[in-house]
Amino acid sequence: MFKTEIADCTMEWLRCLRKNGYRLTAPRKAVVEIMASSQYILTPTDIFTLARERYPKLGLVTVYRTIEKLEELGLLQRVHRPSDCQGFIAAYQGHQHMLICQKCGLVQFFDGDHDGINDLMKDVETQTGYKINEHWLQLFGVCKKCRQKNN
Amino acid sequence: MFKTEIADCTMEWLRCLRKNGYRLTAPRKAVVEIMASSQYILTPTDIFTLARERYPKLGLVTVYRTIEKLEELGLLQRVHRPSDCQGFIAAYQGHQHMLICQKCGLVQFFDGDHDGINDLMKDVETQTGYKINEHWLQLFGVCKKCRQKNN
DNA sequence: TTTTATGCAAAGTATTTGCACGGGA
DNA sequence: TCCCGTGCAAATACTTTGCATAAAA
Repeated sequence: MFKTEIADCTMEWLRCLRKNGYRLTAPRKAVVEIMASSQYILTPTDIFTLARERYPKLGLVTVYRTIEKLEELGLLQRVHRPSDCQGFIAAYQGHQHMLICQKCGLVQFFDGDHDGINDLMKDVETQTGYKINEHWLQLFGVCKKCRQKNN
Repeated sequence: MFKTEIADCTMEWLRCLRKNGYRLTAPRKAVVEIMASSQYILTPTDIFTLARERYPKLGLVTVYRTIEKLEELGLLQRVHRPSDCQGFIAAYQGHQHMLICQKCGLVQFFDGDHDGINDLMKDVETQTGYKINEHWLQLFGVCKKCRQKNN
């Protein structure tokens, strides 16, 4: 049920970009290197700052444009949180949901094809007459490490 | 499990504002009248346009400021959707979740204290070591009316 | 060599803030 | 009357677009 391995998919992402007709440029590589290995939700500005350490000439606009492409290819997904919705994180295969640490921002994925959810959706369909096409489930909490650290 | 009644909470909201030390002004009333009875997700601009029909001198800034207060008082909640997160809708008592029609935007509420969800959260807590504090569950689909109308 | 990608600057959106005036209580 | 609330204008953020240059293939 859980994806705990921290795979660095940089090579895979670069291959995917090339396969889809995109050129492999230094700025793109810098952004991909950051995002393909991060377990944290990053905003375009965060990405810009981090990727600049690898490629100082990088412009913020290129970050936006690269995010757009990676999202199109299903490699990156936008994350919605109560306070902001500009965060991005690597998208995992299949139907995945997130558990987000409210202290450190660490993200853990779990899949949503749990019987409970399916039962709930069936109930809701029957009772409302809606045809349900999509569901969003996101959990917020405090991770193991943060719980041990303080209070 | 479902809240199907379409209660117009205008009076209740106005009472709540006054109880919390806010003045009952014409612009605020116009915004409250729109939001307290809407079953649809509205953006600040939508609210502005609609409330202007009732109070033409209304400024967009006042809409933002009123939304802020209503949100603070727990009367209004922000709704996140794949494409945008600037929508608002009346917040219902207790732990509520939304089922949103992808065609017409009609929103139906249901409560999330379903056994399935609780079981899932317990599983996730055990397996990850996280302490879960909050969950977001939102369903997207097509409502009865829209399904009957076209295709 | 050809064509895509980049970075800068400028233009759009969305939202917030400063401030003098107006209207609720 | 007193003070909060309002609308305007300006400021701030965030994101997208136009365009000449740079670099991938």
